[in-house]
Parts: sequence; structure tokens; C-alpha cells
Amino acid sequence: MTTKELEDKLQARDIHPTAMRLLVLEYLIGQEEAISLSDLESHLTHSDRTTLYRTLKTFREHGLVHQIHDDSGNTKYALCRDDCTCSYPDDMHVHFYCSRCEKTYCFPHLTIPEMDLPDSFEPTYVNFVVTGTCPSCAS
Amino acid sequence: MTTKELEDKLQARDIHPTAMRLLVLEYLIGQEEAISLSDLESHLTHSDRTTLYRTLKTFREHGLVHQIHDDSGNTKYALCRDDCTCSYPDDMHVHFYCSRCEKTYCFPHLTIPEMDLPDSFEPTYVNFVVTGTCPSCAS
DNA sequence: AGCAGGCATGCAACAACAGTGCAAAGTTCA
DNA sequence: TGAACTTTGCACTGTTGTTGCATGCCTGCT
Repeated sequence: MTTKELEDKLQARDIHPTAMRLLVLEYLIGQEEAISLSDLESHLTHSDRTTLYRTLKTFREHGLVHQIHDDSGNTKYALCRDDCTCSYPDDMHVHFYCSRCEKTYCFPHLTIPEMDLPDSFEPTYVNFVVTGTCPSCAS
Repeated sequence: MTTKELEDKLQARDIHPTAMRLLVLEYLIGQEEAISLSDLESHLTHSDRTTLYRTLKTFREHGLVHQIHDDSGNTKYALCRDDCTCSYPDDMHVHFYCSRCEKTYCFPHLTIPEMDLPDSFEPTYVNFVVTGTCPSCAS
């Protein structure tokens, strides 16, 4: 993906494109799985942890990435699709956490069924993570 | 609930009943919501954090409590029902996390629908947390 | 009763992660 | 060029999860 395309992707979400943010976005696009802050940190070794943290925070606030809380206990991040609004029940999908390799996968095609919550519980977001063994670890 | 009944509850799960464990169990039974280690710690002020941590760990390993990872990022615990085996898809239910008061509720009556995972992804457990606003915070 | 072994508890310490404050550097725009 | 604002980097803090080790308690055997 060209720099121009990356810039457009940021601007579509009203995020001011900077060198740092382009690098982070490029890394996110290249990932199959959801990544943690540490993953990002060990990939972009010359950048500061705080900056990466704040970059992800900005991305999240502008709906470019979503957060996942899996059984590992720490936060992971994954790119949203272009038209995603990150709202329940339309734009939410299932995630899979492999307890062996500790990777977290997005399953965008598996949308989350609407649940019949008790009265006055107003949903805005859903964290749905199936834990188990992924194909690479099953063998 | 009498001490005897609490002891029985522990023994039914093959957990050696001690004073500490009875106190923790009693507290868990009295809670509407899932609790964090810190909650427990601030209730049982005279006990050590490590002991409480290991008590919850023991309870979890014996299927007496289950863990929930909500949007707050930290682990919460809640009692399982007597016949619960904590396995997907039968014994798993939906949780609700209120982003205002940060409480996490169990909805044992809302079981989790079986998802049609891609080939070779083997599920064992599910973490399903709906985030939003609870009745007390909605008004 | 006395003792040995095993489990539970408490203390200390550590690593990882999340988050904040502040100052320096970079960018934008007049 | 310079002022205002944004972004980045550094230093530091607090919390949580976790482990190691020493002590204490309970149990069962002699």
C-alpha cells in the first residue's frame, strides 16, 4: 500500500497523518492477528512506548482500530473495516484467542447475535472472545 | 448461609475448607456483581493480597468461580452455579459491563449461542461481555 | 503426646502494563 | 519569522498479576 493510500485512510477518519502514525497503520495492515502494545513496541524499536500507546489511543478514538480483551488479560488492537462504526449490534464481530500461542484472531464475518438483555441495560459495545486452540497449534 | 453449608459447597468442588476460603466464598455469595481482586482485598482488609489471589486461583481451578475480562481491562471473578462445568457452549453466559460505574453483572439465563467457527479452531471457553450503561447509571 | 510431612498463609519482591506530566521538537498558518 | 498548536520522547507513578521463600497450622502416624 502506498504512502498516499495510508494517508487517505487516516484522513478518512479525521486523523492527522504523521510519520509515526503511518508506520503504525502500515504495521497494523500487515498483521493477520490483533496486536498488543508490546508487539508494536518490539516491531518499531526506535519509537517510544508512550507515543505508540497514544497513537493507538487516537486510532481507537477515531474508530480506526478496535480493542479486544482476551484471556491473556492485556489489551489487543485490530484494524476496523473502512465502514465500521464499532457499535453494537451491527459492527461487532467474534474474536478467537488461542491459549497456546496466545494469538488473537478477528473473524469479521462472524457477527454477534443481538442478545435480549434485561430491561434498562443499554448496550453500546461488545467484547466476544472465544478461547481455544487455533489450527497451527492443534497439530 | 451457615458455615456448614459453605463448607459443603467447597467440598463439593474438592476444595479443602479453611477459614480464609470460607470468608472469600461468603463474600462472593453475597455479591450481585463479579468482583475484582482489589474489591476482595478492600473487603477483607486483614488478609494478604497474595492469599486472596491464590484463593481465587484455587476456586477457579476447581470450577467454583469463573473469570471475566471486561473493558476495564482487569480480571473479575464470579461464582459458578452448582452444576456448572465452565465449558463452551453449554455452561457459558453473557456478562454486562457498565462503563460508568464499572460494575460487571452476570446474566446466567443468557446462554451463548454456538458460533460457526472456521475449520480447526477448537473452542473451549468463551468471554462474552456487553458494555454499556446499567439501570442505576442510566437515570 | 510428640513428631514429620504437607498444605495454607503472609511477606517481600518483581515484571508488565496502563497512564500522566512536562518539556522539547515539529508543523501550520498568518 | 514568529505564535499557536500538535505530536513526540522522557521520566516517573500506580496497579495488577505473579512467584519464591519462610513460617505457621493441621493431619496422621507412632
